[in-house]
Amino acid sequence: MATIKDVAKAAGVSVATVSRVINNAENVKEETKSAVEKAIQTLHYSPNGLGRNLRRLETKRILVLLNTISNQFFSRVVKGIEDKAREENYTVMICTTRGNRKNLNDSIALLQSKVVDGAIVMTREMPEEEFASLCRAYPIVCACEPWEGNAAPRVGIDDFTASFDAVEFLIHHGKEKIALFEGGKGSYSSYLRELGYREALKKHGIPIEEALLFQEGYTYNAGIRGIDKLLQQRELPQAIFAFADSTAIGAVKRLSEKGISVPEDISVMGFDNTAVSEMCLPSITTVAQPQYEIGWKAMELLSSQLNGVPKLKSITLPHRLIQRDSVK
Amino acid sequence: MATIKDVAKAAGVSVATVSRVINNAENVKEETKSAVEKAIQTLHYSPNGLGRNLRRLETKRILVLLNTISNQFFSRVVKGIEDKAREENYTVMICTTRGNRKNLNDSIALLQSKVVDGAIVMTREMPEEEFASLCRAYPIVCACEPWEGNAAPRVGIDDFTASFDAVEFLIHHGKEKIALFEGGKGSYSSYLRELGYREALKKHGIPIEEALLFQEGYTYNAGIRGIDKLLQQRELPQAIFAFADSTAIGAVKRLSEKGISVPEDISVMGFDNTAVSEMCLPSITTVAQPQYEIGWKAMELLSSQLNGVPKLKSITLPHRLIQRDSVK
DNA sequence: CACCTCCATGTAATCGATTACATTCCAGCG
DNA sequence: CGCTGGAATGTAATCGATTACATGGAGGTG
Repeated sequence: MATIKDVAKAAGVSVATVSRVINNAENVKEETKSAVEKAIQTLHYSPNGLGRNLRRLETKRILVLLNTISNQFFSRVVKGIEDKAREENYTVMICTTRGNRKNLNDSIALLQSKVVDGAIVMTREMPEEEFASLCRAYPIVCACEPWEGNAAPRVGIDDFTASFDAVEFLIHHGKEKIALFEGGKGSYSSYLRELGYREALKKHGIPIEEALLFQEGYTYNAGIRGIDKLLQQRELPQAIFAFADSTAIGAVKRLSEKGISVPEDISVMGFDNTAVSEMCLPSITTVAQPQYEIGWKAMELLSSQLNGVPKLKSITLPHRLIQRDSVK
Repeated sequence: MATIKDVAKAAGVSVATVSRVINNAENVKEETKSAVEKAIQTLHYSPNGLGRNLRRLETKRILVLLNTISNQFFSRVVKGIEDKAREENYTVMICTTRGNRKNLNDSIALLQSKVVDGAIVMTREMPEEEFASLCRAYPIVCACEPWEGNAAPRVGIDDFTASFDAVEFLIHHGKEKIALFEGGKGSYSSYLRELGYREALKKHGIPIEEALLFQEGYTYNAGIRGIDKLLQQRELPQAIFAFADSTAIGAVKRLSEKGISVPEDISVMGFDNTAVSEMCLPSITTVAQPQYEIGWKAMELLSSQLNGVPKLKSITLPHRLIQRDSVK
């Protein structure tokens, strides 16, 4: 592999000049410049990024931390991040934790070892306090998933209000007995949405039945399991509000297997407005999050943090109800 | 940020000793070792990866190159890659091209600038010849998507035979007029599958109608578009064979909107056996690929290539037909 | 006691770039 | 002709680690 020295020798100049040509600095004679370029060509030289990064103490690379990439929702957020990152000349490196603490540590090591300049975190697999100290040490922005404190700026929707609005929508459609398929105990977004649910019921004087709250997670299978548990109760609710579209779809699927049809026998509401919510039959009424914008804004925040802008505020973006066929 | 020098100073030893402790070399007195460890603790020191990588001329990082992460199929392949990579102490860096040549170049730059040790490529957005020369210069393994030559080892299924088997399956179910929703002109896998289709029809003496071949791509919307085009013809085929599950699902959706029901009026067959193929209604009969294993094997190949094993052979893994409800 | 061995540790070169500072060269001017 | 200034280029320090080689000291042996 050719290095800058080889190029310098081949072109009969010093390494400094080669470097100047590579980074197209001014003050290089046209003649020498082309001589260097020719040497680069013939040697198939490409600057070593490690040397450059070390010298500059910066990599122009950022980390996106996800639980899994198999989630349609995140894929769109990532697209927003990538587009903005490209604009700012950053390379995006996606790493997944798979809910595994060890994997998470490996990813955090990328920050500590300066292999990336900063990170956008969309998962939540460590204690609050530990995360806070990480945020003090490195440029970090959260997207979607909120945290109790505000150690890092966060970009996302107002989960409480989004849920409140959705539940009120169901109530306006005559539903009073509404089951909740939540995201699991670990998720703060899920917790906030539950609060929104409680508030909406309270406002309309509807008593809360704790037996209707299920903590199965944000997955398709969570919907299956939720229905199986629900069917053990003596009476079916009028509606199910699932905190993820895929959970809603799992529920619809299981219900149909049991001969219960949506929305005739029961209404189902999803969350996220992922592509599948439109693809399936019936299509899912859902709460849309501006995924692409969340990603874009998160990257924008991270980028200005990396450029030395001090303390940044979190950004709340608007949610939106999308009416489709699964609620009647 | 503390460096190795700071730690050395704080512990009253040389940088060499600190390095030895970090990399837990033998021949360090227990006493000095703990002194160094204490200094590391108090200074919150973490070794700079750039310095280390530069010195070692290796990063223990590999690149996974995808078109988009929003594809369920790849997500499972990536899981296989990640698990094997972890076993071999590599970090996986996912980058997406979004079908964009500039993005692809940015990713290739990661190889050239030695920011990653090697790459697993699952997309195909450059001319054959260019790719071949890239493979000569860097450790690269292909997964899933095949290339004409064999510049790099490839792990995947036998697309020709898989398609042949699927078509024969349809023929055995009495279908003769079978439309093909293909992956697009750029895709070699799609090309091979078309050949398999032609061969199967030929074997059973069924004439090929070129008007039944549609090149719309591997997406959901491709299924929608395909049906719209198909409905302009005067007669509906007996079956549709889509080269991706999402395309099959798009087709089913559009058909149902037009009042045509699957599988009663027309059968639909998918490809990949992604999670959605089981989730939707009706569930999709499909050709399963061993996605996780493909990823695992690809990483295994790359890893041994990185460890100096010279020329490696491609690996073909078995496909499998999964019967569900969309074919009758 | 002189010498050898081996363990623990230190010194300094090295990886491949960038860049502050030094140097060279030439044109322009009085 | 000699001086000045600025453009073009070179020299060498630097980024933060690893590691070959050097060194010093303790312990063993004849």
